[in-house]
Amino acid sequence: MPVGTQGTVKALTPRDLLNDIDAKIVLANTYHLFLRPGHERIERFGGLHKFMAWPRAILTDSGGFQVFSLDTLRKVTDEGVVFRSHLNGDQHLFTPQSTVDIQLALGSDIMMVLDECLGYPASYEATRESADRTIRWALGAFEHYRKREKGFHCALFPIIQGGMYPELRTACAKELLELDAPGYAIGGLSVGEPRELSQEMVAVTAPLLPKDRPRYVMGVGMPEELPLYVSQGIDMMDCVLPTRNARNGYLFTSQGKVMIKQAQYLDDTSPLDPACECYTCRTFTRAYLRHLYQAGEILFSVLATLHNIRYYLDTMRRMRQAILFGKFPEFLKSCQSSSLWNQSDHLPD
RNA sequence: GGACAGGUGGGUGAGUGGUUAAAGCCAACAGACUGUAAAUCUGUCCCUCCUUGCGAGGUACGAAGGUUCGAAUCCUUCCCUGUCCA
Repeated sequence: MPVGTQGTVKALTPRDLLNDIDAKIVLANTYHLFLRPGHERIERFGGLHKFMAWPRAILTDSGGFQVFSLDTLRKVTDEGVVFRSHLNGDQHLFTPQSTVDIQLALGSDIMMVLDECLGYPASYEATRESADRTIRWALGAFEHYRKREKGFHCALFPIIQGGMYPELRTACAKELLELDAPGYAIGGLSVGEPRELSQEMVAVTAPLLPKDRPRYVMGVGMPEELPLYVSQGIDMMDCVLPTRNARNGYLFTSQGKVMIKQAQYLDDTSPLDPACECYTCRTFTRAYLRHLYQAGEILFSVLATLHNIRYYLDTMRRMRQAILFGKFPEFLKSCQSSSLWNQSDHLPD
């Protein structure tokens, strides 16, 4: 899922997302849209889909990630989270119930329960306490949601927490399974821990979740990690890497990473990724992309984001095809044998 | 010909006697980024050497001399640039 926190996937129009990228769903953020422009205003406009002119699905994150990313601006209590707005300092209380209400107002298709996304490292005790709170919040959110869901066509996903402790993950999952939710998320990853740990936590948690419902790992990952997660039964992922890195000149290609500002691309007349069929790769040279980046041109962000998102979604589509044709094991094997997919740092030049 | 103003590292531009190999910005080069406070942030950016250290030498603020314990900073001469006046 491309991340569109503020009701826009940065640098892309919905038309790009639809036509060139064929994204089926994008992610938006409750905390950010609540603060600006305000969920009630969006509701008056007929919901977020209309407001941002996006006809397909929207998943809204609850603001749980902001508990982590804005940790200096918030206070967690049993009742919920008090945020001091990063925009103007106003205080706002987010509760499991209020975040459901906000997401209903936005017209979200998949809502996320408010959770506490803990940083890394965290002690066992702190993690247990935090996970318990997340469970209580999930129960509260679901109770509220079931009272209100009639008339809405939306799903609410709980989020498994438990930090880097397998037994806490397991316990949390077990509790949340009671909710019989339409889908489950694994949260609290990509918060500073080594990659192997995130992968291990997914490996521990994913098998506990119902196979007939979407399983969603929040906030991952690098392209080479996607097949790994899919192989563990993960159906959904979101990550800012393709969009943010695009704007910062880090492009993902079938030949490895391309840091477009490097001098080696000054006179490079080849396409960014010869194996990619996106508009950027079909149309422009690396030299031109580098020029746009160095010149600080807006078009760079557009073309780079277009490509990176397309690269991620193409990766997912290839896996989907492989699964449909019963060839996923072979696909996985080819990923593992390709040097590209061997963990990070040793990508070819 | 005259009067002012000025010449600083790749570019701009601070610095007007010592903690200045010389601020800041830009450019260049490298890196980071994982449910987005990010079109952001970090590092390097004169040369040589090593025991790689808030290390040791060398060279450097138009040029050449001079004053001083010490000069990018003060003095002299010359060269060059800009503006204005003839």
